Amino acid sequence: MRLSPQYIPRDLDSWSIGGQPVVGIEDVARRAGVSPSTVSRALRGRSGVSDRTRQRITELAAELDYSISRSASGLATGRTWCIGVVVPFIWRWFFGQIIGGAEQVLRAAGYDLMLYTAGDEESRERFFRELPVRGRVDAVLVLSMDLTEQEADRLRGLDLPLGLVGHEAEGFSSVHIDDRQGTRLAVQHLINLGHRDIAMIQGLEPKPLGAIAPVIRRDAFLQTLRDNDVEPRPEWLVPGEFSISGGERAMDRLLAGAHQPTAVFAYADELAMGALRSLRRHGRSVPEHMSIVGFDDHEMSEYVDLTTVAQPVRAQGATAAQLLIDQLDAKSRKTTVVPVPIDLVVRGSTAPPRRSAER
Amino acid sequence: MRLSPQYIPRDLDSWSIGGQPVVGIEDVARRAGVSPSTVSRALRGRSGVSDRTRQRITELAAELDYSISRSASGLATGRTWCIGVVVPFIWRWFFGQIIGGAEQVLRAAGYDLMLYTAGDEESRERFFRELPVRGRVDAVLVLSMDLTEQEADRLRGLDLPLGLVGHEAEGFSSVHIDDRQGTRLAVQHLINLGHRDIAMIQGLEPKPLGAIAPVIRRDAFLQTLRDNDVEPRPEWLVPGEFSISGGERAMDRLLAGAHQPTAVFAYADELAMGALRSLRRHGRSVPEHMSIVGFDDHEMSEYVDLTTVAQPVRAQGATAAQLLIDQLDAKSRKTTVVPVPIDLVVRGSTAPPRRSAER
DNA sequence: ATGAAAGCGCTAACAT
DNA sequence: ATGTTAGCGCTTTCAT
Repeated sequence: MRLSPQYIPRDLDSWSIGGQPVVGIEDVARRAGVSPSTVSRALRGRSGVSDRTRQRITELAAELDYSISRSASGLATGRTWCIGVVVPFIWRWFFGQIIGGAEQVLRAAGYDLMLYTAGDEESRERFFRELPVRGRVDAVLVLSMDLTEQEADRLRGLDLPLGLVGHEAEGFSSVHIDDRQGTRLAVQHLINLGHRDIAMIQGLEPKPLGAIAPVIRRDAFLQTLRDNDVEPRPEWLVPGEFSISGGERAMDRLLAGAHQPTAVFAYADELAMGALRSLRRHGRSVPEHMSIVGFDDHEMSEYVDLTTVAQPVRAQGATAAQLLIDQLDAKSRKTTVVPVPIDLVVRGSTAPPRRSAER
Repeated sequence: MRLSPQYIPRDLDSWSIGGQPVVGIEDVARRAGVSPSTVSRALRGRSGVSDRTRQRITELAAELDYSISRSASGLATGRTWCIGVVVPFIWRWFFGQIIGGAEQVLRAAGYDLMLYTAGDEESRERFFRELPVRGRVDAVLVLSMDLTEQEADRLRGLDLPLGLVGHEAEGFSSVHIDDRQGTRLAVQHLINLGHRDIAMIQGLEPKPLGAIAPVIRRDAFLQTLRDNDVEPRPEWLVPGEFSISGGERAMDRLLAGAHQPTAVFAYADELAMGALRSLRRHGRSVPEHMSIVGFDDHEMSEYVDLTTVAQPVRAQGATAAQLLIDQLDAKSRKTTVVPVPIDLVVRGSTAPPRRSAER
């Protein structure tokens, strides 16, 4: 028999960490003069409880400040009401937005959000090896992680509903833009302006490559150039670590080269902003000396007057979360794929080259 | 007796959501020829298991892809190895950084992170009413929420270690800057440049006010003006919703007034950036027509050449997380307060007013 | 060093 | 409509 709260001696200096809830379902039941099952039924909105009883129990629970033990409930039902959300970084605008969109939808559906970041090689490898989500969540939502097939497989092994933003994968409900088309939009825009010497600041490519955004955009970049009879220069493909300063370093490198491009396509707006910073530091003006196109339409992009490929961000997080919830509700293995529209937003960072490039 | 995995019929169309793990501790025990207790001891690093046995069990567990059920373990021990992290928004740079800092430390200590956002009035009220963290987490970390006394009290009622970034509160281990000093630094800088007509774009102030950042900075702003014999104008205190466009609207409002300030102190860099955007749209140049000072030293602030009060952000999240972990380890109720240094970074957005203000 | 047994708090199938 | 009972999977005394 459990003691009632006032008889539990509290150590004033130390926590009873690991202790059980002070008031349990049995306490509520006893006070209400019913059995624990009735309390459970009443509180979970199950049928088979008279309105009067339910009412009384609800009030009593509130009065005693009772809340169910998630561990016990989870153990008994197998449901955790938690969704694992995996992102590479959380401190980038793009991911903050996308998590925010997902969070809102999950919360509204009664789920809590367990956040996992797996950005660098090490934490990523560790996440997929240990799968800390195991036994903790009812479903997993992967946000713009550019999963390798191997990683996707580990997740499939969880036998849980899976969601993905950024590309498609067998067994995942997903939401994604057409990266190829987005890239074409950007690069063709530069070519139409008269540029032929075009560089790209790339996104990071995970080890075992798949048909994922950084690869697709790079390929589409090269393909678009070739489609326009422009032979790409390998040294004009520079890798950019996903941050403003990463973009800055990438542009520094381009500017240090013997030949310089007249335009640059950046994998993401934050990289483009870094590029702008580098250009300014080097005294090159945009778009006079160099045109820049980004990707995402970051909230600062309008301010810095950056031409970019716009995609909805929050909405993608929200939609992906919703797909997952739908699957959970329907207990269905059937996945859904939602395509997302994109849009070239032309601003002041792109213009025709000063004179046509000599080669 | 549980069936072994291969005998569990899998429905190919629907999830067995709510099912229990496919391989449990008992399976491992049976295969290892020991009892569940020994497996438990072996896997949790408890003493009383021979090295050979422990070794064998560890390998077997890996082979069977066994992972403990967190619900069951949590129920038995009362420990969830989860920390609840509460932030107002996650899509703002500042919060992304601070969560990132906390996440890294928590993860390293073996904790998972449960993310709760409570930005707008409604979700905030709901969070503190329902306290969804109850029974889910071992501790709660509140990041820059500017808690009211009432809210802090709800949290204290959880009887769990509590952490706080941004201000101090009884019962919380905290990490915070000196907002008063930061504000003085910024405003005095403007005054020293010769400004006397200074406006402030404020932060949001929660309903039942406490000694929290938005209030402290506003008061310090007014006090600094008065200390310099400048009488503040009420209409030059404009509220800013915490976003770039919030800052933009605030500046729009200032520019629409009959009298206009020669300098503006913004509660945060993102508000300042919005102000810059508004100024540019109105054809006013910075710092010629108007000086701007922000707060935080956002990663874009250098690029937009914004004078600002710099504070470490990631580090504050990390430190707060560490304080919490220390408390958890020591099972101690003793809280710690860590002051954080700040620094005025003077850039190009501030200069003397064009001519001294006439009054 | 290891095993047996008794829970942890809640839920659900089966009574009544 | 409500109560009884038997677990959920793990941990932890207490034996041995």
